[in-house]
Amino acid sequence: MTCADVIITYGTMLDRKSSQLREVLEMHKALSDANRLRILIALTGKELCVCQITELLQLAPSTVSKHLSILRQAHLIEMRKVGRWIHYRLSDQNVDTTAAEYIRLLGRSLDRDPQIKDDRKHLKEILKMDVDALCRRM
Amino acid sequence: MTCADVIITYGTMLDRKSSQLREVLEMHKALSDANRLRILIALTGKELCVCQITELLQLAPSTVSKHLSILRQAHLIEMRKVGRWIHYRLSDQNVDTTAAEYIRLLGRSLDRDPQIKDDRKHLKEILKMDVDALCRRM
DNA sequence: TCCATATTTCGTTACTTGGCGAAATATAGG
DNA sequence: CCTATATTTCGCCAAGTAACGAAATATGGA
Repeated sequence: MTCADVIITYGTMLDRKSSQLREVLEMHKALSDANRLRILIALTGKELCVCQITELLQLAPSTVSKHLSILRQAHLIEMRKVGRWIHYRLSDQNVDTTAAEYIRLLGRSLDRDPQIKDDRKHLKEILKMDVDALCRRM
Repeated sequence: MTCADVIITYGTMLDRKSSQLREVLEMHKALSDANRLRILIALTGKELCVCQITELLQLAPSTVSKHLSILRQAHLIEMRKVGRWIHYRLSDQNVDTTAAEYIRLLGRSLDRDPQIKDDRKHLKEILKMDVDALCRRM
């Protein structure tokens, strides 16, 4: 029961996208893929550009792009242009912390999952690398 | 923001089935189908037997059975034999209220969804009917 | 014991989804 | 205004999923 004390306001998360079964399902579906969860957990507390995420997941850029668009459609992440790159981050990281908080909780509770552990390590390396060089390799 | 004040402990829900990405995904997938959400919402605060659920959803018994087994596998519902019927209910309705609480919240936030509204009305009628007669028609 | 019946399992079919590579799009910077 | 390049869109294939009906599997009660 390591997280039993963690209490989050899931209400707002539901409110924003609720009153329509379709939208709730869209959110749940977005959370139902391993690679999309990996993306969300990687985005906890930081922004990443598409090529950094692509390097982390080791998938084709087109596949990563599709996943990002599904997460965007579900209002779980937001995008922002920075120079020649597009940065993604958890939705409303500052203002409305619900979705971001849920993901953070998820990440913590998956701390011992081998895949997630690997990702954390890999991500540290990626953040040390030059973004320019990283993108050029795609 | 009708539900903004509703705060739920999602942490325990994660704890019980966490530390494995696979199990978290299983839970999210179980929550990603409209008919399964309809079942969960119908079960809020009460037990129902399979034939009552089948009547509510208007699907083949075999299909309903499959949905129930997916929800069971995700630890979202529990079953219990009552006479010649099998009753289903939200997991840990009394003890650990997390999953049940999330579903309750979900139901409230979907209150105005036409499908969910219809279901509530239909369920009221079903509960008035004789279970024996209802099952015999399947 | 055996029958009636409530529920599940199995096999099939139609549809959805995740993956890739190729082509298209957009745009920062020379 | 080009060109290089970051990202997305498109078309395809393989794998997964929801639906059904038919058959199998309990099991309560006569």
